[in-house]
Amino acid sequence: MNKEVGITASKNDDFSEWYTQVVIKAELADYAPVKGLIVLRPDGYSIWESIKESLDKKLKETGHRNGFLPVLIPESLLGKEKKHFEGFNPEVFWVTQSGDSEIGDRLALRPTSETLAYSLYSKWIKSWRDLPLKINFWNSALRAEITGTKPFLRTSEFLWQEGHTVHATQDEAENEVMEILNIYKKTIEEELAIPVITGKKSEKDKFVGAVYTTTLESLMPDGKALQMGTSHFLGQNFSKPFDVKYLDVNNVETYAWQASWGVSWRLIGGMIMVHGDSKGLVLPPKVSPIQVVIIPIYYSKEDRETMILEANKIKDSLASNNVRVELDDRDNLTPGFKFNDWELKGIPIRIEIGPKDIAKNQVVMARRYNQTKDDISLDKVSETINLELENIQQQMFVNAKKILDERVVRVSEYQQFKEELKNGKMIDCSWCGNQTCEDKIKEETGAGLRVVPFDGTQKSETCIYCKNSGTTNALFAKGY
RNA sequence: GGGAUUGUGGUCUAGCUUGGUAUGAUUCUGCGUUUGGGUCGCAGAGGUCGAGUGUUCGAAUCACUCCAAUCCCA
Repeated sequence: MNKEVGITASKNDDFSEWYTQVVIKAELADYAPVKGLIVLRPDGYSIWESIKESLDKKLKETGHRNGFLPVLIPESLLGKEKKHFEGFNPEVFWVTQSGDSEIGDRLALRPTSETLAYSLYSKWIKSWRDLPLKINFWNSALRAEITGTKPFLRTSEFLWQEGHTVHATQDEAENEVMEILNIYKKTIEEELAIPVITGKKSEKDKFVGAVYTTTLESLMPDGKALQMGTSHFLGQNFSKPFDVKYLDVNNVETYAWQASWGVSWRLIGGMIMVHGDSKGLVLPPKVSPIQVVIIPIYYSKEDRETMILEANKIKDSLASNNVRVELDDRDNLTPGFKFNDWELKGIPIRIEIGPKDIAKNQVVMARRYNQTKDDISLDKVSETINLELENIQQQMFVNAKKILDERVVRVSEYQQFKEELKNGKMIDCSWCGNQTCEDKIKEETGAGLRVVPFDGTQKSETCIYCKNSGTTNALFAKGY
């Protein structure tokens, strides 16, 4: 066996290296010639398309429509909300020239589109009848990442969607924030099979310019938390500087209430880390570009013809049941090579069909996620596979959820906090709500406050750090 | 932001100290062989050594600058 071909890093011992190898060798992405930028290859893009399709459907069902915004934003506009600008400024790419001439008001490559969208919204919204306005944008955003770049997790340009909605009342805007958070949760858990914890970000980590930020946090196998998406309540923080106002039913000019929200291709990074193993990628069936691969096995020309014929029958029957199926009829490769090849790429189900199987009117079905094999009857391939794809999808989530539950531990002593953190745990503890404690903990342990969970048990304990009475539950972990 | 390491056919790699236009494997193409866990043989294709500048008769090799990647720590 040629060891150079597959994944050579151990997921347990060398997680970071393992991750990079999986992304590159499974052909999801490759590096671009510019620092921090990656290129999506068809298998990687296909996963993004699946996420997009599922999310887009849910957004449209809840009354959102898609639009498109340009990539350049003039500095004068980007700087209109001060805090927002200061937050993003350090990582903004600027266009300062067109050809040889200098541009007076330099142009930012959008780090996010609030400012641009809202300056337009102020033109579009006149009356309470124009509300709510719920527009989503599928695009990319650019934020200069100088150090520690990693495919899908930290790149200077990333694919995402950003939704920007405008509402007549605070209640309505806050409902929007939660509705979106739930849509995200459903998508991430049901499509990507990644369990998440929802809640609020602390003041320190909220979106710059927002009133508050809600988040979906997941925990990676190396003990670091990954923010999978955010949904922000903007209050009137943007509607005032951008003049997003309307005449209400009583003919009173009123500032609108706003929400914004987004998920990025970072979801793909999380999926790789949560499900992948020593052989490479493991894909949940719902987002896998190919769900079933058929590998014919034969010893002679005659066998080959028979197997290809039978394999094609299976392929057609699966395809007519909307299964994404491929027949690997490459003649120059042995079955063993193909097994490894498709396992690296994470294809959920492999079907092996050879003379022995035909004789017994069966095929062999191998599952990627738990490395098990079963014989299945040739007469029932289609229904068996359909059930199995469902089952794998669910089981992958159940397994990941179990791991997450085991790795979130409740502690009441700071010493315990530090020990469990070293064990790769996410820490659930009481917190007084003071940023001083949050900062001190970060400084001393490296763990940040990831989320104040919505369903946190309100235990009347004292703050893990200052020992004053704890007002809330918080989850701490190191982060990406 | 700090540190360490690295860049040679598509991929992995030898050569670099002691300058003289590049080693091996794999991949790829063709033919044959083989095929239930990374077959084997023969023939062929493929690089100017990350980019640039300098030193030199001559640079993958020496010097400087830049670009990019990996890992670790804030």
